[in-house]
Amino acid sequence: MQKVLRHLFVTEEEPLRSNWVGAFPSAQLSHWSSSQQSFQADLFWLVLPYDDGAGALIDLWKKIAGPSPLVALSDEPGDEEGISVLQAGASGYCNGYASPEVLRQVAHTVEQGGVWVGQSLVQKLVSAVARQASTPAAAAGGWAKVLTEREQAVAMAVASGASNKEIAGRLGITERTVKAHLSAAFEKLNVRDRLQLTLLINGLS
Amino acid sequence: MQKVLRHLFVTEEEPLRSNWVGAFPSAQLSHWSSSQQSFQADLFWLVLPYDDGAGALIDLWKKIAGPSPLVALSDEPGDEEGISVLQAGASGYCNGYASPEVLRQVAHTVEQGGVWVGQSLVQKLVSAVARQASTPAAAAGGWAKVLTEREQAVAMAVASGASNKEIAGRLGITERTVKAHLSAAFEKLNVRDRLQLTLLINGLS
DNA sequence: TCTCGGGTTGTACTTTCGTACAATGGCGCG
DNA sequence: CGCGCCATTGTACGAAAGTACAACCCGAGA
Repeated sequence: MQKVLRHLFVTEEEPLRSNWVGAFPSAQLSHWSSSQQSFQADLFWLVLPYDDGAGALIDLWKKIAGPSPLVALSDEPGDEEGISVLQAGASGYCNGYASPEVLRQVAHTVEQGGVWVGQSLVQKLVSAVARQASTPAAAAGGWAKVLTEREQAVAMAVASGASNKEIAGRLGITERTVKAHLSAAFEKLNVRDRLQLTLLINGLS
Repeated sequence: MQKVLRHLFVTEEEPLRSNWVGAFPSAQLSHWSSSQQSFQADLFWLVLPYDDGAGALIDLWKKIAGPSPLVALSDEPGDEEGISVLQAGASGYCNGYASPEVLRQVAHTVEQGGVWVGQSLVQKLVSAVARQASTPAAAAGGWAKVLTEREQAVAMAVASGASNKEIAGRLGITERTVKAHLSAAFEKLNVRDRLQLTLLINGLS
């Protein structure tokens, strides 16, 4: 780990550049503007432009970077941009104005072959995948397994947007009974209200 | 970063334990078996059992850990297990026999609020999401176009299961204002309550 | 038989949600 | 400058939702 790594930081924005230099004062680095001919580096930092097309940009630089990892920096990180960037093969995606400490953290992770991703993005990815995996009939979600038949019926009605009164009418029972089944479902599934129940059932939580 | 963090390493498997101690020889740590009464720690390491149910296990420990991050360690890491673990709210997932260096790396990442995920898992997540042709909600959109910026923010928060009070806190406004934005959104989108709003936004209605 | 889980319902209460009526301040625009 | 749109907040009230503490009926088992 004592090996000195060559970093290449690509951007035209001065504030970002100085922020980055603050994080790696001792690193040997090349600049975008300096030597256009030689892009040899062990780690590429690429600041994304405001307009979209981030994926294509990464694609382009991946060819230049070759086997070296590439981290995308964004002024305004967003989940969609992050997904396209990672899909294009970037090894990291984070805020360009991240603290030096975080930047070094990112560098360290990426150097070791890891992928650096922000928390919200990971959550989004995970939930999306989980949803996709469980959507088919299966109800594999498991949520159904712990509920009784009646609780399932009420829960599914709730998840479709029905009110307690509507459910009561639909199932031919009292609104009170609907509440009873719902409370039981909340407890078993560890959610606090019908909205979170809905998210859970639809695999969105 | 000089702050000494309390780690809690939970397992019954000696080889894993010693591997872990090797990674954090100087850390103050508590052991599962030692003081059952106090589970105060800044970082929880949880070794997953062979049988499944990893998600539920994480769920349980999340309650104990509170706001502190939790890292799941697996003898045989797999993408499915990783997904369920992350979905349950773990901040990291890696091989229990990872090198001390990697373990420290993980700790560092997680301590800073990051999420540590292996490369293959990230790739899987990303490709799965990409395959889904983006979110039908975001694409089908339309709903966002008719809402003001503020209304969108509140609507999205609601669609993620937040209560009015939580949204108010999150956006730094009054609960009353949240209600105002929500009422406006209901009217514009022609829905009657937050649950139907949620279904609409998530493309489930 | 007696216990146990599931389904049902009642009364009463707290909390949250949603709306009505209303006001203030900022901002762009003719 | 007035007008409209947006963001913000207040008070108040009715309607849902959710919880607490029950009770009763019924079928499957120990």
